[in-house]
Amino acid sequence: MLDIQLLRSDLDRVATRLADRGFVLDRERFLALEGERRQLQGHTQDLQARRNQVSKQIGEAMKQGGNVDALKASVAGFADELAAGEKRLAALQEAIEAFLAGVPNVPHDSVPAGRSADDNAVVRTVGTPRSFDFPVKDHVDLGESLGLLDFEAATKIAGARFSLMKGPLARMHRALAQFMLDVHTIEHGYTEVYAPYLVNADSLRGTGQLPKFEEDLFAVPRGDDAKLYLIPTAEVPVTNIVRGEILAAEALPLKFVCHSPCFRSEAGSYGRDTRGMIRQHQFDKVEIVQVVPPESSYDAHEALTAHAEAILQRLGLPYRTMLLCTGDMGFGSAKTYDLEVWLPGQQAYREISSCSNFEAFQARRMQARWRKDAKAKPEAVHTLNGSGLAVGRTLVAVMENYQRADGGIDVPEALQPYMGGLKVVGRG
RNA sequence: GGAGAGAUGGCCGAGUGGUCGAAGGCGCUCCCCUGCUAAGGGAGUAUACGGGCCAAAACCUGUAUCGAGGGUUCGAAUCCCUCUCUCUCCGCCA
Repeated sequence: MLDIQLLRSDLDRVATRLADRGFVLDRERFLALEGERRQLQGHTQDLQARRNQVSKQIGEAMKQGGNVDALKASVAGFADELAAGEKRLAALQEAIEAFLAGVPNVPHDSVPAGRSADDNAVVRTVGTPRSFDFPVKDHVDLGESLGLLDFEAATKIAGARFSLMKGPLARMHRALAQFMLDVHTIEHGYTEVYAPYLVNADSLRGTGQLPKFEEDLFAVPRGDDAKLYLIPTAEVPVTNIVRGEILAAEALPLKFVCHSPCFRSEAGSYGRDTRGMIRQHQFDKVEIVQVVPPESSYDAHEALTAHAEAILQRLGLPYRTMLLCTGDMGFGSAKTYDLEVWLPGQQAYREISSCSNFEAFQARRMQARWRKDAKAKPEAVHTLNGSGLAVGRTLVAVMENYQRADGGIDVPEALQPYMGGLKVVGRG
């Protein structure tokens, strides 16, 4: 959610910058809502003040034992008008809230304008794609011919867009998550978190998935307002740790890492990536989250991105870092780097991590604040998160990049200690 | 699942219809005194939004907020209803 003060003071500039990301800000509607709210609020508060004053007089008069009928009658004179005003004002404020909730974040000045992924900028390319002296397979052929990946079973059990791994491949999946957690906790200073996989609507509103993207979520029906949602990313439960909190300066920065399954209905992408485990309804991800003072959020963003890149480097996977253009960023992000890993099976770089600085966009929704010192007024913190990394896609990348002529898969050195010293994944 | 008790400011905790945004204590900030492994005195100490003043800050002022929502009333922290959460005991359970 944007700061409403920003819209009041700088509406045209905000509208221009939002237009860069393909969002049309309805300025007339905002001004109309705000204008009416302003007028109505003044009037309603005047009436409330009058009522409060008369009520006080009634209290005093009753203490003296006087007659208060005339005073009561004077309130009755505008009681209806007051009630109507309060009702209309509440409706207006709700409308303004809803309007704000539907406005995406303003891109940072360093973000290039653009319409689609084609306009993203390559920041750096790390590692060189390996050249193979045999025909490369993609991860589906590799996994199925090894008997370790079984999409038919997954489809029978759950449906399309699920996968089932077995034996050393399932173990490598687990090893990857353990490896990532260890690197982030031991070397990068993150605190490991275990969090709920089902969350309430307030948490999803806090991080920005609701109200606009409900169709992408899986929901568990319960009583009307008690509905829970399967998390689309650990970003949701972890970032919401600070929802409604006022943090002391000494408490910042907060750095959390959380391994969790993620559940996405991917409602808007039916035809895409239907082969393999690139785009699934359920996948594991190790998520890193930071909560920092506003002045240091862009430094933190660079550091967090480097932390995610470190995993790819340690695994020896070629990748490139992309700065997303205005048109390709997520709803709440002010700046996003995507990490794209090289997949020999597709002869393409594919997204494996997305590292975003939300500035105060999530924090305002969540009422997550901090005080610079004991006397300072609370202000919104900045929140950031990134995948460090998507475990399923990392597995795909390892399989394809480390495949052998005999159809087996070499285990990257960094992973071997997590697999009991196993060096090659062969037939299970 | 059954029975009971609760939810008040950064924390503890009073308050059962009127002058209560809320006693008292702790903590914190500033000042004074004192002078030294310390203590004493005083003042201040919620958030959001509006207006005074669309250049800010400070200040003044109004409104709202005592778990959430609704109701009764001239007036609700206080009464009524619904919900959520917490705690205790019993049961069940990985």
